[in-house]
Amino acid sequence: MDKQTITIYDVAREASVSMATVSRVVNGNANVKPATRKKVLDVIEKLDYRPNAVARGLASKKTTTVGVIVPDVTNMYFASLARGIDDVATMYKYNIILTNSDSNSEKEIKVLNTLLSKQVDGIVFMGNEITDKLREEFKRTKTPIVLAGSVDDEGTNPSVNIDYVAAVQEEVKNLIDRGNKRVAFVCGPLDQAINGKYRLKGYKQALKSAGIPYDDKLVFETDDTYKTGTLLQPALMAVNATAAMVTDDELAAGIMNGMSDADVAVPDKFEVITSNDTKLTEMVRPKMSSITQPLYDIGAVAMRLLTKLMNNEPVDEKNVLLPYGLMKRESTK
Amino acid sequence: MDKQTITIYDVAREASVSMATVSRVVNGNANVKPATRKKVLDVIEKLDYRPNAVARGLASKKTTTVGVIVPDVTNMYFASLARGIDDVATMYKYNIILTNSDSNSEKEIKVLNTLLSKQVDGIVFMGNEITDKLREEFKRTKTPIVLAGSVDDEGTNPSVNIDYVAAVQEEVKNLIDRGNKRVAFVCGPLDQAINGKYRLKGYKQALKSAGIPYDDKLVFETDDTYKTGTLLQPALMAVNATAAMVTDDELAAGIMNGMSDADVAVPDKFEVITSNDTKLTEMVRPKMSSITQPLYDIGAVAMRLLTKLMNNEPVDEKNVLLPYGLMKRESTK
DNA sequence: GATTTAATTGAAAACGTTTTCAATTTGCCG
DNA sequence: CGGCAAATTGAAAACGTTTTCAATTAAATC
Repeated sequence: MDKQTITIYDVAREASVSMATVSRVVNGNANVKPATRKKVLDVIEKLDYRPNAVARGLASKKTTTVGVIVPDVTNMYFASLARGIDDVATMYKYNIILTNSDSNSEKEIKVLNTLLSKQVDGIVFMGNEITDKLREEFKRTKTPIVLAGSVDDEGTNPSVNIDYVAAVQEEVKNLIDRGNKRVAFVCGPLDQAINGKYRLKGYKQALKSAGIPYDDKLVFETDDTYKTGTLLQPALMAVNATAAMVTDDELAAGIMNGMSDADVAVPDKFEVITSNDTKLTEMVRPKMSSITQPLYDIGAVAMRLLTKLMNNEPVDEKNVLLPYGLMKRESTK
Repeated sequence: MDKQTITIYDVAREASVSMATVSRVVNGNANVKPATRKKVLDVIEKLDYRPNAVARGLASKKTTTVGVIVPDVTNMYFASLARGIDDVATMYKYNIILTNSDSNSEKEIKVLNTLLSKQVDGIVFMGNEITDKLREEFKRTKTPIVLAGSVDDEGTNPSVNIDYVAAVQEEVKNLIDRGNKRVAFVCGPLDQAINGKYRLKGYKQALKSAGIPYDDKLVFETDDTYKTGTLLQPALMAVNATAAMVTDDELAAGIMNGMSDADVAVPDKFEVITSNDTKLTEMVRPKMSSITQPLYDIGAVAMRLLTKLMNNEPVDEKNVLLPYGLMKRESTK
C-alpha cells in the first residue's frame, strides 16, 4: 500500500551512483567528490528521501536510542532527571525510550529486557533499589548502563549521585545544633539503599557526633507520598519530635500541611527539612528548606557519562558525586 | 567482538528446524506442531535467545514503538498525560520514545521527523499550538498522529481533550454569580488556541451571559510559570479584580502566594480558580479550587485511540471530549 | 489402502541500510 | 606522456528477522 517510500536505492538510481555513495553522503563521509555530493544531495532533496533508521540500525548495530527506566515520571524528582537526560541525549543525537517501572522489580527486569531487545545503545536506570536479580541482569548484557540518582551498594555500575550520607548528616547536625533534641527521620522504604543504607547512616552519624542516642521510634518509614505525610502529625507529636529530616519533597509538603492543619507552627514548633529541592519547595507555604541536589544535572551528567561509555571513551570517574548544598527557606529556623 | 549474540538461525540449527519455524513459535503462530514448538522453546531457553527487535522491525515494518512529543515532562500536567500514555502503551506492548519540545515549533518539526525516520508506528502529540508548518508535516505522513490535551482549530488530527470553552464558561459564571464583578482571566500565551480560541471564548461567553462588558485590561497573558504568577498581585489589584480564572496550576499557585505575601486573603479578598487539577492544587495552602480534568485518562484514551488507528480499526469518535468537573477547594468561596 | 484435505514445515526472497574490498578515476611528477 | 599514489566509486555481502509459496507430512474419508 505504501509503495511511495523512497529508499536509498531510488536516489542511487536517480543520481546514477551506487547505494554506497548515497550512503556516504547521507552519513557525511568525507570521501566523496564535491560534485557527486551535490548531485546526490539534489536528488535527495527532490525525492524527499528520509533514511530509514531501522534499517540503519540493523546494518550498523547502532540505534542512536537509549533506554530510560524511571519509577514514575509523574514524580518531580524523576521528571527533572529525565529532562536532564533527554536534553543531553538530544545534544548527542540520541532519542530516549522512557518507561515507568513503579519501582517494581519484576517490571524493571521485564522492561530492561525489552529495551535490550530493541537494541538500545545504552540505558540510564533510575530506581530506588537494585535487587540481586536486577543486578544479575545488568551484568549479563554488555550494553552500558548507568545509574542516575540511584545507588547500588555493590557499585557494579557507573552512577551519578550526591553524597547522601554527608548531606543528611550535615543537615541533621544543623537541626541538632539549633537545639532540637529529638529530630525525626521520615523516609521512604528502608529497604531502598538510598534510605536504609545512606541517608539513615548520615542521620545516625549526626546523632552520634552530638552524643544523642539513636531511638528507632524517631524513624518513620513511609511510602513517600504526600498523603501519608499529611497523616503523620499525631505520630510525630507522640514521640516529642521537634524537627524532621524528610527524604522526599511531596512527603515533606504533606507533613508541613499536616502540622499547619493541626496548628503546629512551622518552623516555630516544628522544623522540617526536605531532600530533593524540587520546585515544590518554593510553592508551598512556608517554603521548605531543603538539601539541594542538582537534579537536572544528575540526569545530564549521567547521560553524558553514558555517551562516553557507548563510544568506548575512557571515563575517569565511574561513580560521580555531584555537589549538594543547603537551601535555607522558611521551614527551618 | 560480540560474536556471542544468538540469532534465530542458531536456534533453528540447534533445533534442526527452519528459521521460519522458529519465527513462528516466537510469534505464537498457531500453525506449529506442539512437539516441535516444545523442541524449539527448549532450545530458545537453552541458548537464551532474544529476538532482535530491530531486525524484526525491518522485516515486518512494525516497530511496536510510538513517539510522544511533549513540551516539557517536568510540567505536571504533561507528566500526567505522559504517564497515562505510557501505561496503555505498555498494555498494548508498545514502547514510547519521549521527546521534549519546549513548545518550540522548529524543534517539534525536527523531532517529528526523527521519530518518523525511526519508523514509529504512531505518534501522540502534546503541544500548545499547532502551526501551519507543523500541520503540513502532520499531513504528509500516513503514520497516525493523535493530539492529547492539545487542540487544533482545523481539527485535522484525532484528539482527546475536554470542552475547554464550556469548562471555563461554567467556572467564570460561578465566580460572577458569587458576586465578582471583575474577574480576571490569567492565561498562557494567547496565540495558543487552547487559550486564545477556547478558554478565552468561554470567559467571554460567561461575561456576556451576565451582561458584563468585556474589558481586555482584565486579561493577563503570561508565560505560564509559577514565578510570573507571584509577580501578578499588583497588576491584578490595579484593575480592581476580585477573582481570577487561571489556566495553569503553577501559575495559579504563584498568584495565590503572591496574594498571601501581599496580605490579600484568598479567598476572602480574592478568589482564584485554576484549570488543570494537578496534585499541586492539594499541596498549596489554601488548596486551589480547580476545573478537574482527567489528566491521566486524556493520555490513556489518546494512546488507546492511537492503537486503534495503528491497527486500522474503525474509530467512532475522532475528536474525543472527556468529561470535566469542578473541584471546590479553599481558594474560592 | 488409496485419495483427498488439512496441517506443518522449509527455502528463499524481501526489508533498507552500512561496510568491506576491489576496481576505477584522478592528480602528480619527472 | 607513462607510471604511481591517492582519491572516488561500486558490487555485493552482511545485519536478523518476517513472510510467501511450495513442498512435505499427517489426518480423514470411503
